[in-house]
Amino acid sequence: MAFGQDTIEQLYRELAGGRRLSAKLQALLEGPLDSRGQKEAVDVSRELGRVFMVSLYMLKPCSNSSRRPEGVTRTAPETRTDDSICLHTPARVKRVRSEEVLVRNGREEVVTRTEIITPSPYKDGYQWRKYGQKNIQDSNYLRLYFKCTFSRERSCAAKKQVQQRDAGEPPMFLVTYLNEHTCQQPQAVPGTPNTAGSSPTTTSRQRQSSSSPPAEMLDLTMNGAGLFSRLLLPHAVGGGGSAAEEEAAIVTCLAAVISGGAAAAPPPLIWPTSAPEAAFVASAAGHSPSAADESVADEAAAAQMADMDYCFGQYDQSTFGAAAAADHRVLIGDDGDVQRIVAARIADTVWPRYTRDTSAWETAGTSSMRGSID
DNA sequence: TCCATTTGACCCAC
DNA sequence: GTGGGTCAAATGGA
Repeated sequence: MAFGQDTIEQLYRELAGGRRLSAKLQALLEGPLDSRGQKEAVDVSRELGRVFMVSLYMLKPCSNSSRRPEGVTRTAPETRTDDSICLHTPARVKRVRSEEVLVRNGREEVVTRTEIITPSPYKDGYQWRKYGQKNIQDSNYLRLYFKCTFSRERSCAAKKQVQQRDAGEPPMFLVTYLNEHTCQQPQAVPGTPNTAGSSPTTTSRQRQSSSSPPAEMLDLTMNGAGLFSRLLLPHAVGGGGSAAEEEAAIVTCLAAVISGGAAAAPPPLIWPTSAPEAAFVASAAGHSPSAADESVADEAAAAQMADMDYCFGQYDQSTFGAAAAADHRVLIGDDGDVQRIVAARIADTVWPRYTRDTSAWETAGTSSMRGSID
């Protein structure tokens, strides 16, 4: 599997955001839940679902019969792999950077203009203040206008416009950045220009406590190779991880987010076959891990997956194929157990390559598959 | 009380 | 005149 740098970086952002949402949801649910808290929990859950949807779409298996979810446009050349997993990059259909001379009040102004199309228009590492919105002709959606939060106090001219393009799943937004930040905000996440922004709902308290960059503002400008090994596998071989390590890290992160556990880094090339994550993926794939594993992970994983049902609702059997379901003994009910198929494909195509202890996979239908990979 | 968001009005280029 | 962009008073949440 060959991951493009942009794809890896976006996947990391999505999953890191998902991890935070998971923690937030857990904190909400652990406390007394009034109506407001309930609403917030629902909102967080929805956003979490979107994170999964985007992440899984990026990891979606390729097949001739596969089709992208309704409304998700072809975004970038797909990288086909030996394992028939394609990397989709829904975050940036295009990225156009240009300089324009605008005449305003009789004066010519040179502005840099960068356009990207993304399902996550608000998370770009900078802080913005919304100052207007407008109905735009020939568009069904409002255009939102943002200024840098520090536009006045630091004379920062950076602006941002966000306009939804379609109602797909996930919906895609055209984000236009105007002018460069001159306010010395923490570095944005990669792939976004120097004008990118955080959620428009950033509060003053958040700003006051933002002297150190949040997690998503880690310096990700290193090249793709080794990115995950440095972020998620700090103990892995230094000097740039292998593609295998990156895959392992991605699966770890994804599984940890799904299972709600910490994104613990596995020892290089030796998968923790008794870890809750492994148990969860194996069980979700229809395999039969040890009883101990199941007892740890199944209930919580099933509950979380149930919560995420709507997220995968637009995937149907034809997306992942009846063959996959049969191969992995996954039952596809009328209500769509597609999430199990997603997990199965991840588990079957990537996960087994990192386990030398095959005991957890000694179930019907997996040994032959493992043999085909080895 | 402070601050971000909302929203109608205004400005200006085309 | 029209449409896109911006301003600023009103509003509401913390």
